Amino acid sequence: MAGISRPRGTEDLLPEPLARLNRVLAAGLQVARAHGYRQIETPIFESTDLFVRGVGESTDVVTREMYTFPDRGGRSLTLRPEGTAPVVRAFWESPLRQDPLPVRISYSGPMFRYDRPGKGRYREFHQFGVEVLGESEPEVDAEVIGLAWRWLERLGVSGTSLQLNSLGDRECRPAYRAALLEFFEPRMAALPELDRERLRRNPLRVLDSKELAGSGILDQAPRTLDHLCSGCREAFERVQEALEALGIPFAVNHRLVRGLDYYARTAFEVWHQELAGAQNALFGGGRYDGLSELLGYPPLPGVGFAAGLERVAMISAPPPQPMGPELAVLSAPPADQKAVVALADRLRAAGMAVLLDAGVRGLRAKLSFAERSGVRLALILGESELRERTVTVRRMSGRTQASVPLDGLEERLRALLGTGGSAEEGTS
RNA sequence: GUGGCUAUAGCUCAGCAGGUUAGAGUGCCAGGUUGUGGCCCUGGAGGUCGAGGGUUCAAGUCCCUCUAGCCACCCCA
Repeated sequence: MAGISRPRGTEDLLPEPLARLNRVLAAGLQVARAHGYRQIETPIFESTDLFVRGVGESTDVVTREMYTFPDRGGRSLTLRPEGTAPVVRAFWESPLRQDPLPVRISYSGPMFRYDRPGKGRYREFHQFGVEVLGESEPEVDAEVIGLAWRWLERLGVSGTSLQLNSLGDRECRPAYRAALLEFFEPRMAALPELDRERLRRNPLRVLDSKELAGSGILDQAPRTLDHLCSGCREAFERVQEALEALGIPFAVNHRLVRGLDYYARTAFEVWHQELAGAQNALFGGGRYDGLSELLGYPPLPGVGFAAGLERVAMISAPPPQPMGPELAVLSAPPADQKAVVALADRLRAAGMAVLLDAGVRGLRAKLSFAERSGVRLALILGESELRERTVTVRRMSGRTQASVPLDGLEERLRALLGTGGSAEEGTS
């Protein structure tokens, strides 16, 4: 087809997929609220520097995945690739900084990464995440993980596993890094090009190398967990104890390394067995105690996670039923169209979801349309009804109908529809 | 960014070894009931065969480039 097509890696969210996404998001917001988190939203674009400094210059995200552009004032802006750095920035730039710590925040919205698209991977995708700012006690790490887990439970998702690791902090990480380099130094020649590159730029990343996965070499490599300082070791134990208290199963995975630079201590991911190998991460998160300073703000510890809504939606059950209008108002030509329009408006004002089918099209076609739209009741308004100040209310399922006076119509309809017109699900 | 597979109607796909006006199912519209729906019947609209170039008397079909999707890497959500 000719015409302009959508940019690579983007999607039009049509009613069905959007309903799924909204349902997943609504559940997340609900669980977050139950944990005392308040929702915020940050801009979709930010100063490029926020991500370069926050996410880390050597990361894939910054080196090749950012949508960066100059605006008309010559500033370098970037469509946000992730949400944590913006939340920390927003905290410091707002009255939130005066709130009693810790501050608990949830956020959601589109993120952008110039990556090669595939199933479960888009250039524009949607995340839901939470952050706890100003608290270094390890129990909040478990709280954040627990929140994520309860969210999945609420969605009825199964087949997931929680991978947990500790990356050490600025006290013990340098020593570990050195040990890792020392271990690989004599083996450099045997390493694939890619892994040599990793060791140069970001040594920890070599741990989740797929090239080396089967070689056994990683099994001999020093482990982060053996090099933790006492503070990190104690914290990691407390995280695990708290998870046990929550009854959440986890697997300690000493090869789990997060891709962004700002993580310290707790790192975790939730994987799903049915998603494709590299795209099996439903969420990722961890502690980022040094991030605030990287951004040029005072020290502020933090933990959080972010989840990909598309991926979670992919493995969660579809919504019970698509929500359409509950009744249709049909004109039977040659009825007075004004009366039909007014009736639909009157019923909408009474809180009902009303589909209007006016015009000269035949009643047969209109009923067919009403049928396929899934409405439960069709209100037929024609010349005879107008003359008698009534409306014909037809129940679609039973093909039965009755004449109802226009006066007090709302009451009768509510009774027929049963309790409560269904409300809309939350939108993003 | 690398490699492989794919691209025909809104959707799912046929299209035989290159040969005249490109097909099916489904969906859409209308009629079969000038006021009554899901089935059925009849008719209709809808395609620059992803885009551009090339080979050939002739290209949906062969070749090249580009674009997009999927899969495997890389990596993440």
